Amino acid sequence: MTTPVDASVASGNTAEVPDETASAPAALTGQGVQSVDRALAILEVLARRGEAGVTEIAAELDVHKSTAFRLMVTLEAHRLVEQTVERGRYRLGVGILRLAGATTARLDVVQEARPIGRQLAEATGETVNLAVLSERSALYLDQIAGSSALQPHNWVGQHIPLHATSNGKVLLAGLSDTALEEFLDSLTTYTPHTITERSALRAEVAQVREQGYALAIDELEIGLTAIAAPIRNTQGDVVASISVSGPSFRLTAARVEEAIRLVRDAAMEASHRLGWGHR
Amino acid sequence: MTTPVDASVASGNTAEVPDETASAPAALTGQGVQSVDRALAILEVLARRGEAGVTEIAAELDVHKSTAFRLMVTLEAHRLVEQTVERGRYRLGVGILRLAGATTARLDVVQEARPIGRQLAEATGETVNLAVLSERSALYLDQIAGSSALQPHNWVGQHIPLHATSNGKVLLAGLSDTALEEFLDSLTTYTPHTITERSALRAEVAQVREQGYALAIDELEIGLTAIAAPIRNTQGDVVASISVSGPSFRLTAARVEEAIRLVRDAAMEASHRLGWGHR
DNA sequence: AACTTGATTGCGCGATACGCAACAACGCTC
DNA sequence: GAGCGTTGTTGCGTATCGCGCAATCAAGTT
Repeated sequence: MTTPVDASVASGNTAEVPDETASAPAALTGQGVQSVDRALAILEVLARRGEAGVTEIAAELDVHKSTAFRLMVTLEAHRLVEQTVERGRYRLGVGILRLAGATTARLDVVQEARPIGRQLAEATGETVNLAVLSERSALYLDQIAGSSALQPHNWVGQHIPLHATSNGKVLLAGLSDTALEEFLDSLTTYTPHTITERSALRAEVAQVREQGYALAIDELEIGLTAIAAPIRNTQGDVVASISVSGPSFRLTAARVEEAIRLVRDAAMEASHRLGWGHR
Repeated sequence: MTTPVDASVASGNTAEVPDETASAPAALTGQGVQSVDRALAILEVLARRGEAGVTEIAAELDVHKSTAFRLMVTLEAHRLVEQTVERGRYRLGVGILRLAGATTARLDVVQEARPIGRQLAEATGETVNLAVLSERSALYLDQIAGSSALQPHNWVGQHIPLHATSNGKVLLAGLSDTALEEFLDSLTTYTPHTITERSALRAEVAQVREQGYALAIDELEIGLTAIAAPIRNTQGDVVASISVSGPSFRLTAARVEEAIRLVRDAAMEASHRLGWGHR
């Protein structure tokens, strides 16, 4: 009775989990090893509440106090939780941070973004690029060619002006206002559509922040259209930008609309893999 | 190459912290709920190795493959681990990062210091770190990347030696003399500039107390310069240390002078927000 | 001091997690 | 390509181990 168990254990599909935990009352997965599942649920409860007592947690997980307590002791032995005072409430401990250090050590924007970029390239049929801010321009780190025969030239390793590309505008939008000002010098004109007025660029950046993506049509090169969205790290900082680009004649208004959705989803997914997305 | 950061600290934290789990075959605590204890041991193994297979882990914990596997499945359901490919090896997952975010969120030091750190990073253009004393080393809680492009090595969650870093020396300076003595063991040499003599370190700590900031040039890593200052709470205790660090070639004598002023101001501001200095 | 709330701890039962062994995908070598 | 070794994955039966119960201790609160 205490356990709404299921005999079927461990089906290999981690496919779903649409909104994960959400604000649902219990955080139990009900999958795998029961006690471990409960222990991990405790961590999630603590993450949500910040601090909680044994009784409180027992109620949330719908288990007996003593059960919750023993799980707590085990978690505490590994320093994943700690109690505020002897015989007091519990909260997350420094052990978590140690684990997190090991996790971030392997987190690399390129590594995480590549498979996502591949899917994006497949879905749109256009070329996907990944860029970061470097010095005073956009540095292209990776590129996945689209399916079309018309191959773009390889931007990887190139420094590209920030004000004339979708990626650049996304990266600018991730800066603070004061930092942004430093980048508003020397707005070179590339085409008649290039944004060269500082005030116009400020407005454009504001709009990018607002809508969460950037568009660049014929701004760097006539006939080149690009859509970009920001990739964020744990702290919410914009660490990179991912874009879809192709010839303007192929990227019609309707296809651009679709691309916007796909690019934003891809960027969101990449951000999640880098740990972004608590609330 | 923005940060000629070191790899030795990144990979192996077995440098010091002699006891605790040690290099013993098993990382098991042997306390509390068995299955949970084992599951958490798995996390620690993964943190140490970065990546491991089921069989490998089973051997390390001295349990059967199937046992290890089921624990894995449970951990995976909570996104604390993930596998590289379908039917592949395992590594730590993003769930850890989410928990870590919640861990630091409850520490008001981080809450108060982050906006200040952000300004500091902007003013200096270098990377800002926030550290506290944990165990017998400096635990890095937060990091704000400088304006230079590539994200420097992420120290968050890492334990860093106290005697070879500016943050560490600030934290040591915050200890009482008696408490300080306990930390003067095993002064590992990292570079020719590392302070390894106990008497020299005592003198250095005294100087840090005197001048209210610490400097570390090439002491942990050749080419790495850092400046740190103490953050105090209401009672005047040193609760954390905030630092600016960057490549030595960029941090010239003049810029270090300026950084010292900025770091001290930032630390002072953070201290005030934590209630220090209310007469 | 009685009362309330909440963290800890023996105890005994039975659900549950474990080890075993077989299975299924690989990646080798020959 | 067949054979073989390795490694992740899954049914099954049993004994272990975790759980719920209830008692106990330690603080506040009235």
